[in-house]
Amino acid sequence: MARRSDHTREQLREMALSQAEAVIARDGLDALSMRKIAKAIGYTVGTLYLIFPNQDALLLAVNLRTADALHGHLLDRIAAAEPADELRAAAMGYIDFAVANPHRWRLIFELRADEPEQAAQVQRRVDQLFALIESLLAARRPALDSTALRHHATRASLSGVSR
Amino acid sequence: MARRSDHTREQLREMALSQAEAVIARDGLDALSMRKIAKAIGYTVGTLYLIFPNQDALLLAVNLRTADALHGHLLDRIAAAEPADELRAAAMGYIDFAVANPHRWRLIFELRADEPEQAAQVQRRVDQLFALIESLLAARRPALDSTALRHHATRASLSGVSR
DNA sequence: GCTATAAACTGAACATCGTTCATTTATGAA
DNA sequence: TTCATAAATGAACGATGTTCAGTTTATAGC
Repeated sequence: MARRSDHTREQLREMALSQAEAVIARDGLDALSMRKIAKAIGYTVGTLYLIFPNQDALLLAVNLRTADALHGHLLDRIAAAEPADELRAAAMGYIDFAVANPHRWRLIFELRADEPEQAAQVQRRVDQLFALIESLLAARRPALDSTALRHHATRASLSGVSR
Repeated sequence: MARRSDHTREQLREMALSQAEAVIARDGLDALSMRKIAKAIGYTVGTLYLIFPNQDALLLAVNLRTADALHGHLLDRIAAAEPADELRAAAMGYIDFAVANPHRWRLIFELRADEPEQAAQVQRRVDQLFALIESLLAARRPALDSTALRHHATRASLSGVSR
């Protein structure tokens, strides 16, 4: 075994994603390039391809982080709300996250995950978000206790998310 | 004045847009390039730039045609429906147009119109679609006769369109 | 300490892209 | 026929994603 760099693979990955996010957040997706990311983290293009198979995989990773950030944001908003206002707080949190992060938000809809494994990772985030809303709905509307029904109600009211 | 080609500017424009639509419909936006369009219509890249200032302008024109096609599609569906079912027919028409033309449909959300004049052209189509739904709503719910109220109801029920 | 090995990293090369513009070609007018 | 001008070309530019032969470096075994 031989190491050369000051950074592990995982650190490199983190640095690359972090820089990519920064560029996208500031100047949008069109301003991003593999070379720019590489330079920003002090490496060369080739190195990026030791970590990500291609640019789409990197962008997908950015999207997963965005989804996780949204989830965390919603949890914070819900925790800060009165019980009666949790659903509203979640809805508002959803909207103002999108407004506060327009470029990263757009990327979610611009990028399609073709690889099955990637699609599964995306699906996991979507399910997580749905589950969050479902739990709020269940608390407010015990009548919807039938799981299937609640499932449908949630998806109907948030159908925009999956578009 | 001197002419060289077999085609007028307007014909060239029509041919270019038509080929662009075909490529996008078949293989998606990523498969499209200015050179490919040019070759498909029997001209060179340079000629395209005599007609469109840049690729975005061409894609915007494609979007306008897609919007017009959707509008026509909705009119057909509404005309074929019983009066009591017009609203439902419009909703279904909206959905199955998107399903039947996935690539062209996606392009509508992927492309943003920055130039004021382009944005205005887009806005005209959006208004046209809203007006169509509003007319159906007005027929079914005369109680919403107050223009402002109907306006809001329409936009609320179709808010996904403008996203 | 020395050397062989394998991982880490580089960066030139390739094909393709959008865009520009000097040059060439065809045509209507004189 | 000649000339002016519109129409059309296509080479050139800079930038992109991606590849991979080659170089550098840390370590394991001696």
